Amino acid sequence: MPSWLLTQTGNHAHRLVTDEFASVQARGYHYRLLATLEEFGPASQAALGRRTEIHVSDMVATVNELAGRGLVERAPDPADRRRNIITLTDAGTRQLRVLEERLAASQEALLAPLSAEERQRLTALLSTLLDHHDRRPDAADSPSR
Amino acid sequence: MPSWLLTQTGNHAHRLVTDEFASVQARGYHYRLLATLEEFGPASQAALGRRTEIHVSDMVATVNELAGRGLVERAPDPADRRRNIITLTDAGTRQLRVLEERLAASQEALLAPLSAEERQRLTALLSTLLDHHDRRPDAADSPSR
DNA sequence: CCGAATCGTTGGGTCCACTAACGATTGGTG
DNA sequence: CACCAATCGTTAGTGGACCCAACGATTCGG
Repeated sequence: MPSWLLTQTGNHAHRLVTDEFASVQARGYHYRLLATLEEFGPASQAALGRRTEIHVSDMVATVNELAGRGLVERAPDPADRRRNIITLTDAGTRQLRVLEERLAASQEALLAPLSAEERQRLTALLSTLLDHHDRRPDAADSPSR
Repeated sequence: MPSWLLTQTGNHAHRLVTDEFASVQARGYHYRLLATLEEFGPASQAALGRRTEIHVSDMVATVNELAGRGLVERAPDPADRRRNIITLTDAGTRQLRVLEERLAASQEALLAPLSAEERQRLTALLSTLLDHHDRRPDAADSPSR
């Protein structure tokens, strides 16, 4: 029963990652947000929500937490006063490096029993699945715009 | 980043399964418990907790829910009055059949983009991972007993 | 100009995993 | 036998990740 296997291994993966992150008082959302900020640069919360797939209402809390620790800065956008522009600080960048280390560590722990080749195959298969399910939400012919 | 892929696909899998189960007012724990009862027969809650890896405190709620709907029976063990013996009822067996159907359906949805061969490979890889991580909790040389 | 859309925010709710504490019962050891 | 340790079931509460509905403020398009 593959979906059982998937949810279970997904669970293990999740636990490993979560534990590693917890050891530096972080959680998944923090990493996702910091990483996205570094990759794409400052952006509004809504834009970040779309890119990270973090729900906009959770984004509020996440930004609160990170801003409270000085890892990001939240500033109103002068060009559009509805928006807050979130910027990665230097401390945020340093924290991101730490989280990346942790992530790599849990990766290693997770995939320990697999050869390099097997890891690649697994990654490829999972990518296929993800691609498929990420595309699905869009219907083909919506007359929007 | 494989652990990202795993948690994400695990997520999709989880959502698909959860939604299917929800359509018959069930959730993962219900299926796990019912399936385990059918496979191993009646058992105490603690024993079921060990087999299903459902935390003993969640087991209480799960059994409450299932017993409330007549899908299992909870009876005190005459041989050990600390224990409750949980038994699968006929209605429980029927419900299990329904859940199995739902599970198969979400399975199909999940693995749609994969060929039969690929599915097998994925299953094999995930099994390897699960095996490894299920074994780990035990140390090798504990001098107990 | 006015209605529609977007943005941030608040406050909820679900599922799954887990922790801490407790009374009741049982078993083993001194 | 008495007593302590372990087990069983239960209650109550935590936390992460995901998601929904509604609101005021602002901006945009016709």
